[in-house]
Amino acid sequence: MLKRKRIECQECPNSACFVKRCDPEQLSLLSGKKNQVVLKKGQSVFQEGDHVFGIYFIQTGKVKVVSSTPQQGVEQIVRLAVDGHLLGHRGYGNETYPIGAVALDETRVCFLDNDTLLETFRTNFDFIYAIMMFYSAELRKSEGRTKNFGQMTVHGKVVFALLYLIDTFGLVSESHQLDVTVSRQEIADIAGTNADQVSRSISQLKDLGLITAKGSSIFVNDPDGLKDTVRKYI
Amino acid sequence: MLKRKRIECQECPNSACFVKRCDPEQLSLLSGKKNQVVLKKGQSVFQEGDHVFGIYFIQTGKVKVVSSTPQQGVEQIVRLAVDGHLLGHRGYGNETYPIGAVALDETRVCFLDNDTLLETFRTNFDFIYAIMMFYSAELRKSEGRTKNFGQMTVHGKVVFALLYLIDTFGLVSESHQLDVTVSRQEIADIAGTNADQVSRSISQLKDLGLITAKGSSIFVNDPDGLKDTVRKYI
DNA sequence: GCTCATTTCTGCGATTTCGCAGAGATCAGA
DNA sequence: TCTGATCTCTGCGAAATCGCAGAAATGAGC
Repeated sequence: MLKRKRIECQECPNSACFVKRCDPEQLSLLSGKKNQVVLKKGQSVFQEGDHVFGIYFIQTGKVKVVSSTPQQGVEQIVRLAVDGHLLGHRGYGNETYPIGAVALDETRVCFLDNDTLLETFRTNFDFIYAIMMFYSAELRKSEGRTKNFGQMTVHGKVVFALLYLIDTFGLVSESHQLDVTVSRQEIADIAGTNADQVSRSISQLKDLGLITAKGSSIFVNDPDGLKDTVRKYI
Repeated sequence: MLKRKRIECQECPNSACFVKRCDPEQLSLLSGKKNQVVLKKGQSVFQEGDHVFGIYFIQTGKVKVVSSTPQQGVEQIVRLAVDGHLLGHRGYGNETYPIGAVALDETRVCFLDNDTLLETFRTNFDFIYAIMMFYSAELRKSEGRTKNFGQMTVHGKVVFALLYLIDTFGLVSESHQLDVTVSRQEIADIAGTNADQVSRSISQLKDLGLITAKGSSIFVNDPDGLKDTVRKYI
């Protein structure tokens, strides 16, 4: 049951949203100008090649940023995003998205167009400062992933992909279940390998008692054990 | 012969530097507050673990951003940077660099401390806006590399690493020589493989007539041919 | 509970990549 | 020009990874 009723910025429960850095009068102004969309699992926020008109702010939800390739069916997940994150880097001029964004779970995004954004940047220092810091931090994280995926065996990459999922989406506190449903193929799309190798690695981790898996649900018994494992492969 | 004489912002020939977005009086103020260092090939701008006190702006030169790993001798190049680029993402609070930056050629960098930066951000919209855009563009590029290095064979990665070098540092117009000296090991550190595999790939490209190599110098006869090659492996 | 479609798991042969080692090439300094 | 150090190239056996295919498990709909 989707709560499709529009949520205005003034009542939005997501305190991490960058728009909250604006002063109250600006906030209600922006709320009036924004578009809001609720997406079901599997739906696209935008697709590779779409024209860029502004930025999406994730109010609640889980999103994968993907890059498809000329080979049909081959996809690479380049980033995972969650409440408070931005989608669609601002571009110069008349540009199209080099990547796509797909909901991994029910997701609500708010959209601000380029003109509104630029005006808000000009008048709200805390807003542009927070967004600059976000990009800076994401760049650092992306470079960290480059490092980890660069010099690692396939098994190491799979474990690192699991840690990235855990770090982004977290675990359900009681059951320790990974709080997102991803297929083996999607884990492979993060790690840069194929679903078979992911299965093999997961079986190995199960044998070690680090995780438990029932179908596509993953339960993490020992996150620190996973980190120790990945260190051996870095 | 190094020209070690300090170059003030007012006389700096690098028009791409973000500091140039500030108004003239601010420019001379910043010039007085900046530190300037000239580095020889192989010297570090900063190292992994150093404390972050501000940002480095590359006035002229060539830099590799590297991430070392617990395994001794294993290094991953996560970014290449050139005149006008930033080094050392701003961090929150008392932080250390998760990466290091090493000159690939004689390089002159200017340093601005965090307090000066924050003050300049507050008062010069064009400055903070340009830097936000830089981070956004770099994030997009980093994600593009994640895509390309994720789902590719080793040979594809090596060709892509060469294209990244060509794209960043360019070719000397007459000779078509790659305008930077990098070892096979450094190409391997970009591609996430080892120097042997790079040698094998380069030999293959030589046989195809796409490049010529004399020692560590690389001459690119057919950049489009390289792009066609990499497309087969994406 | 039963059936069917989808996903996951795993064994095996083919292929790719690695790691070593020796030969060859290159470069700087005497 | 010679010498020694360093870097590059390449052949080969070992190891890792891939790709396929069939079995097993899972989940949705009836």
